[in-house]
Amino acid sequence: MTPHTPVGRPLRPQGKLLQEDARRHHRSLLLQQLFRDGPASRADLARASGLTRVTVSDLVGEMVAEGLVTELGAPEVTRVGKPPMLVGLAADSHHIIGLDLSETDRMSGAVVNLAGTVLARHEVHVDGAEGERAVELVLRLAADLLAMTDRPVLGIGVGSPGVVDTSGTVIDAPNLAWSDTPLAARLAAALHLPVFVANDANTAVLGEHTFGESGDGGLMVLRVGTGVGAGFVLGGSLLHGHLGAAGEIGHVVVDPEGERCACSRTGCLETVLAAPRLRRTVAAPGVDAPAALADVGRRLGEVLAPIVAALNLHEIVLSGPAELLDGPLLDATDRTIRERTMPISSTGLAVRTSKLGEDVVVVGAAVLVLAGELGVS
Amino acid sequence: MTPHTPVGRPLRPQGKLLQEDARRHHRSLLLQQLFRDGPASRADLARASGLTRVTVSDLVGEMVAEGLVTELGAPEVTRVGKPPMLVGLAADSHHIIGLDLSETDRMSGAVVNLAGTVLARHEVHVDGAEGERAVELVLRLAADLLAMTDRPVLGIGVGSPGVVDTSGTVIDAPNLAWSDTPLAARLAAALHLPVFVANDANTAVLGEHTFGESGDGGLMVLRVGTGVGAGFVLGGSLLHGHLGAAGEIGHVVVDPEGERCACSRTGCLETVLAAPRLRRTVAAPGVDAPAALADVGRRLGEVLAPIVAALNLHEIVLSGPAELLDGPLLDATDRTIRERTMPISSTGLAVRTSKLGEDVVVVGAAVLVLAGELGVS
DNA sequence: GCGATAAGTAAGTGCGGTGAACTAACTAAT
DNA sequence: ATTAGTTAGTTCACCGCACTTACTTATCGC
Repeated sequence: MTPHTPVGRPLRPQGKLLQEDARRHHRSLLLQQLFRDGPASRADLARASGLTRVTVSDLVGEMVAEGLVTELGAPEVTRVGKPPMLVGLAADSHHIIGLDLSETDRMSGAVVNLAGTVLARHEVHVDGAEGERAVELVLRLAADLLAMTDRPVLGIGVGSPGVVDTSGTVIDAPNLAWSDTPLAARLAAALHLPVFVANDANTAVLGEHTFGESGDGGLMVLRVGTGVGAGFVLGGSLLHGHLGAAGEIGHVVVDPEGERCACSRTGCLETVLAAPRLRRTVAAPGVDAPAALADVGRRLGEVLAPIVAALNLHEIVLSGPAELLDGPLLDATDRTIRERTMPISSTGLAVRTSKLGEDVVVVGAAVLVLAGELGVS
Repeated sequence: MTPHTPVGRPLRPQGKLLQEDARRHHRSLLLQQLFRDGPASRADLARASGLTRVTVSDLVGEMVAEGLVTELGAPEVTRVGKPPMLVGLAADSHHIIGLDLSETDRMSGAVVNLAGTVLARHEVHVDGAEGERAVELVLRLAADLLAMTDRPVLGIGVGSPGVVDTSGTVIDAPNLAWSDTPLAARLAAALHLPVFVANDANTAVLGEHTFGESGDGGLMVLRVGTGVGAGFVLGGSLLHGHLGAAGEIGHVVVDPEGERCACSRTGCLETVLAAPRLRRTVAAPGVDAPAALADVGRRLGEVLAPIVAALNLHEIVLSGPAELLDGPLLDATDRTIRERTMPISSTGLAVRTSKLGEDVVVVGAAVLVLAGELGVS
């Protein structure tokens, strides 16, 4: 067997590893299998994981006791030997609270089950709340959602605008006037649950990675809304970046002779691609809307081409108003990327719009919890 | 303690974890400590790693027996209590063979010790060798270098041009006429040693990551030679990309009205930035060389800006002919990146040239072995 | 019915860590 | 010189986890 370069695995060891960690890891391994490929017998799980049937039985027993996994009876098809007992993830044994704070006028959230299905929604109006008042609004939204489920709650995931560090502190979010606001800590202290906070584009890419039809290569999700932001899953891990600001491409300059942007720069990507701006563009009298959208798509392609080549991405998913993104814009983006990169970079690439709609962020926030608590995604 | 989003850690569990793995992991943890911060006592190692003194003593004893680590006596400074016995990595207990196949006319290699010091060099001329003959040339180079050390050899690391997959198979390297050439397997079979092969820009970024003065944030190394390529260390891991082609940015179009490129496209980055091309540019009669270099730098900045914003990089290192890269070109690149990205992306960023010179690739190839065999970098 | 085959369980083993208690070697104060 | 206190490193008993071995259970094909 030839040694091979580590993939996804960090180059350096991270910390000490207890037996307890190994057990949790193996639990995750089994859960992941059930999560992705559905019910299986203990023997199936043993074969898939490489663990022995004994160990698998032990772990499964533990998870059945917790209610996370349930026995489902034998499969219809009948073969030689003792018929297996299928076990499967009990999707509604626990619920997750997912919050989406990315919209300007409201904060929305949902109760989500372990299969990523949205079971209930709730929202609060922001009404200009800022700073501490905005934090309290989030607390109330989360508490309201908690009251809407009678199942044990695995945790709370939050997709927040702005730059968020790995401890769940919002470093900077102008719209809500947050800076160095320890949102995860505040929620955890108030609600006594595990809390995970990430940038909304980052939760979106997690949602797409887990519940979209994406493969295992590099994935980029570009969110087009009031602003423009992106999230990346590379080598099986969410990319944070040096200061947690990975994906902040809304203010990359695409046209030095373009419009003045609120950020004081000129011709930022947002000045052509933000949703309100796109709507104005296509509604302008005497404008060939498809051509205008294609023009925006071309500019987007120019920004994405270097990224595609650098990262050798597998998929780019556009998330936002489909009526604007899907069509000439997407086509022009795709075409421009291919025109501007080598076949080796672009042949393995698919560019498409998201099928998850507006739920990507809340569902992705739930994935944050799933990954953090169960090691599943 | 608040849960936090995993960094560098993959979202999903990868495979089963044996106790043996835990022990190797802990060994790496100690080696890493000694590697980075130099000699320490067993008690120091215990404090730094979180392992108990008992475990550390056990592991250190094992490594001392193997010769990897040696006792160095007590430190000069005298404090209360029993004086500690310092232990340190025995840099010359094992050697590593590093190969650099990226130059067009020759293949070069070196014997490197565990501290990354080049102890001996050797090279062979390619003389147009291709395909199988080129493979044999690599075998001979490696064998020659093996004969130059009397220490046990930890492994062989290779920086190859072209696209290399994680198993060390060269998917495509036009210059050497390799396609799907299992280089790592061939070397391993012939020399009975662990072999690691990666793209030369990828080994370069590893070299810079480990032996350059770079921090722990995202690092990009841009190699400017006959061609242009890049490598990335993100979140503590080497980035491979979907098909192993991450970093292949030499043929990103920077100027649709530019020169025709060998790749049949027009205005690729290589048509302005490749070293031979740069030399011609500055030597052209009647040309303002600094201005011309600045112009190239600006174009490079335009390609890098989206990448910087997307990845929130910490450092960009240019590796290649310093007389061309350092100065107007670098300055213009830096300036353009800052003009075209938000402060949040660019303030944490440093753009500089490499101090490791032409050895980056061989030393980086050695890092490939260090990381693979000892879990150290 | 009976052997073959597969699923799942019970008991015992070994490995790799831990904590507690120990020895060794030194400094500092009396 | 004696005593107390501190730090390094080791010995030993124990524990958690996954493994192997050996079994029971349950079905199929004959």
